[in-house]
Amino acid sequence: MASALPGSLQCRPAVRCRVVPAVSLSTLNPAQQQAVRHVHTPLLVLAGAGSGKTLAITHKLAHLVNSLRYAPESIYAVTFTNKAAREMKARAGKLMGETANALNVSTFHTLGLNFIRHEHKVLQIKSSFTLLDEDDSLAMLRDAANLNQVDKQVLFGLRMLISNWKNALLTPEQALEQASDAEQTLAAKAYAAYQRTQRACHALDFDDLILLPAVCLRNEDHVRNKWQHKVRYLLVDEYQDTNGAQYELVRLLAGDRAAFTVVGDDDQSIYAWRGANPENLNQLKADYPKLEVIKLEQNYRSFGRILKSANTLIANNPHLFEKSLWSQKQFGDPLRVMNCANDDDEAERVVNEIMMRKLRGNLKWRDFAILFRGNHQARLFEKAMIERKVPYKLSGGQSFFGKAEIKDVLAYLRLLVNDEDDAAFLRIVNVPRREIGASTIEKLGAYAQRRHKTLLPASLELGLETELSGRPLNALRQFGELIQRYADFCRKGDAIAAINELLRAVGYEGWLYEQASSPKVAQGRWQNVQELLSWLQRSLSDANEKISFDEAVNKLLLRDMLERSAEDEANADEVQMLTLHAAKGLEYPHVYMVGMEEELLPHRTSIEEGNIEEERRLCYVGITRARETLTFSLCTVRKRFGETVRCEPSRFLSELPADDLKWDNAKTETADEKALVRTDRLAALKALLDD
DNA sequence: GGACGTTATCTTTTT
DNA sequence: GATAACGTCC
Repeated sequence: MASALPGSLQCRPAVRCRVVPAVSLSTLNPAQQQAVRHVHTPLLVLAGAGSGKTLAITHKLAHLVNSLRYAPESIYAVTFTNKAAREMKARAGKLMGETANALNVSTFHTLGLNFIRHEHKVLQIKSSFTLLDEDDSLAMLRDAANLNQVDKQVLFGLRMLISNWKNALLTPEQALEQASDAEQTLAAKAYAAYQRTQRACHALDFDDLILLPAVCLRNEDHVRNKWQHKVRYLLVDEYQDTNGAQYELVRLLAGDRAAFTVVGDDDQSIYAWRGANPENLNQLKADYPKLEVIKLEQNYRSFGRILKSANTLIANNPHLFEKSLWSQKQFGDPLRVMNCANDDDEAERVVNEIMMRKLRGNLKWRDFAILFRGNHQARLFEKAMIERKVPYKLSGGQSFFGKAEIKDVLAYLRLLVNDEDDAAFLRIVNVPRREIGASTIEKLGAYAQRRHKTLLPASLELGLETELSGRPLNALRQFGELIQRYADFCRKGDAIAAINELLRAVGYEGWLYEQASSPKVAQGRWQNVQELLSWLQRSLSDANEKISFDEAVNKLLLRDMLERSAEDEANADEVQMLTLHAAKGLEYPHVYMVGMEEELLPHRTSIEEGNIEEERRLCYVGITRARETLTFSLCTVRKRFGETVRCEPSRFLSELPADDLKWDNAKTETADEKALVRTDRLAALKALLDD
């Protein structure tokens, strides 16, 4: 085993020269073995839920390295989420030991990020470019295209159009050409302005991480040759989630050799809203006539009844490819449906039941998962678990990066790394308050635009005095100098110490206490900040990979942090709480799908837009996460922004085989009745007032 | 011109 | 039940 080698011999050539045992494929079924062995023409693996897809991929990685002698660093495996990438790395590691570390396993976005880092000169972008998150990107768009008085919804719509164009690899000019109505024309012009500003600020959004590499590979022969030489074999997981740009990226990386395997399942396509195009599965056949298609149809995960129910549900959707999943496992108990009085009741009953079942069945907390449609649904469950001291893990946690204090500190970090990051500048120029308000910013902006400068450098210029004077001018100048000074400290010395000192100098902790409703809340927020900094600290002092301050900040912006912290707690015994989207690819013995109501699981906006099929697939994904038992829950009444609203059971419940469902209607008590009466009375009152 | 308090409006899912 | 846009006060 490679791990038995002394440290000095662990370099790759040494490992490869040793006789490495060929990886055994005997644990795989025939279809899986075929998928692993097939390397000479492009391969599409249609892998149903729980069909041992990751097992096949990891064995293929091992097979390529150990049996076919591919250099591990020439193999690229791409996934969509950090979680999936981490899982694949870990499982490859179990199979092939240390060698697995040399494999390139990452998300599409991380791959793109690394590409841009390597090729930043060709792309004419600073190596210290910044990444914009959703909010920054919107703010930059608003700013760049002068959409100040535009409604947020409209802005959002424009941003989506732009994103779609980027995903289709269209330039602003091309977008303008094919714009068919007034909105699209406006959007195309906004796109042009947005892109100019991005360039000027050396800022990239998430779409650019795919777009730039794809365009660069397409246009620059020497870059394409270089990368096609680097990438000897390419594996893509969850292929149904790729968008146009990602498809192109795969095509260009694979090149004429077309040494690739893609794995996908059209029934699990749940990212169409993000531009994913499951048709890409079909497109492959057209682009690669030699494409081989292998189906994995045996499910190793779920009891028979769960699988049967999932199949029945998904049969209501049209299919790109026909497949039939089957299981050898026992049939199992009926799926239960808990009919609850209200949302509080739902949370309490689910948590109580988990506690009971854990005790009775001698199970672990981590055997249970609670799955929901929207992140906000987690709150009540969190509350119930805290009250009962049940350990839990809330993942998919956009929440951490969505927190205002984290975004503030990240904005400081970004500005330290890149003084041209206007989005970051705007976020924190007056946080904490330093008497720089809207009109000052407006004047600064006007000045900067005329001089083709970005905001921070502009605030330090003497010419600014013609626009501003007195207190506002001084405040701006002081702020600019402060950032410059600390950016210097960060590069020259101990970055973490410098940041701590900067936060102290601006009085950030005190600001948190000022803003928060209670000291306890502020304390929590400050702790979040500390957590962020300690991650940065760890990242910088990681002995394995030497990393610059700039790079560490960029990693943070890619949410890379979740990867790490999840790794630490992977073995913790906690009830898992996640969104249906985040749950894809994962499995649990006992699953609770909560909030099985119309307008929630087929989500309201999806009903309105007629996107029921994707919601059904989402439901399918949820059901197929369960190994042994599956419980649904729904409420008669639910609080929706203060008001209590009646709920209807999800249509998907009625699409499941009735014989396999067991309804549990034990309502708790009269609280719900009261709430019902109250809503009805309110509705009556409203009707009266309207007349 | 900026800070502070009040009201209206929502809330999908993720890199 | 949080946040952004709005209006009022200093």
